[in-house]
Amino acid sequence: MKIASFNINGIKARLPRLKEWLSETRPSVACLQEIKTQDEGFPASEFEEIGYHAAWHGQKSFNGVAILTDGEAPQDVSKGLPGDQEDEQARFIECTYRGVRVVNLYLPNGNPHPGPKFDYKLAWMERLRARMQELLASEQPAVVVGDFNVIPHDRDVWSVCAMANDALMQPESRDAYFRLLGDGWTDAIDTLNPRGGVWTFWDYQAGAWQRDHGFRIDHLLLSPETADRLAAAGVDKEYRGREKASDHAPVWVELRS
DNA sequence: ATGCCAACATACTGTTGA
Repeated sequence: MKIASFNINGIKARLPRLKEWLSETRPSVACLQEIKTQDEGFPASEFEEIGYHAAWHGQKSFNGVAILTDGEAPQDVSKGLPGDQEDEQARFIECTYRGVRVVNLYLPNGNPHPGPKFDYKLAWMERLRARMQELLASEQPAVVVGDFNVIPHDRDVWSVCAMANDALMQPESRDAYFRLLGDGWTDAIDTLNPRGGVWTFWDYQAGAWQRDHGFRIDHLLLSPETADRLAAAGVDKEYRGREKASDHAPVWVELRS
C-alpha cells in the first residue's frame, strides 16, 4: 500500500497536474493539503473518473485538506483537529483505508515569529500530540502525513542561515515536532535518508527551484505497527519542475501488506 | 529591510503563504 502526501497549493489551479500525478504514480491513498476551496467547489467527479473516492474538508480561499482513496471509499471520516471548539481552520481530516488509520494535516505555518500566528502553531501542535497519543494507545495501524511546516534538522534545509528566523525552524517548532516523534512515531523519509539533503519544498521566488534551494517540511509519520511494514519512502521531485507546478513535491511511503 | 512568485477573492489591489 502506497500512501502519499501532496500540498497542491490550490486544487482548481492544479487539477491537470494532480490527475497526471495520480495516474502516473497511482498511490493507494493521496492526502492533499491547501485545496483552497469550499466544500461545494471540490471536484470529486474528476477523481471518480480515474478510480478514486474522496473525503474532504474545505474552506474558502485558504487551507483545506482532502483524502483520495483508490478503489474503495474512505471509512469513518473525521474532520477537524479536536481540542478547540473555536478553531474554524480546515487543516485536519482522518479516515480508515484497508485497516490503516490515515491522518492528513496542514499544520499552521506560524510566520511571522514571534506573534499570534506562531502561538497558534504551537498550540495546534500540542492538540495534535494529544490526538496522536490516542492513536498510539489504540494500537491500530496508523500514519500521520501532511505539510507539517517544520524543518526538523539543520540537514533538512539548504541554508540554515537563510532560514534561521523562520517559524519553520524555530527551536520551539522543532521541540514540538520531536515530542511527537518521542511518543513513538517514525519519520519515514528521515529514517531512510539519515544524512539529510532531501527537500519537499522549493519557493517560487528567487529561482529557488533552479538553485535547489529547498527544505523538507512534508512528513510521513508511522506508528509502531506501520513502521514495521516500512518498505520504501521518497519524494516525487520531478513534479516540482513541471509546468504550473505546486511549490511542494509529493512525498510517499510504501507499506508492506 | 524588502521584494522576488503564485493562488485566491475582489474588483484592478490586498491577503496569505514559507
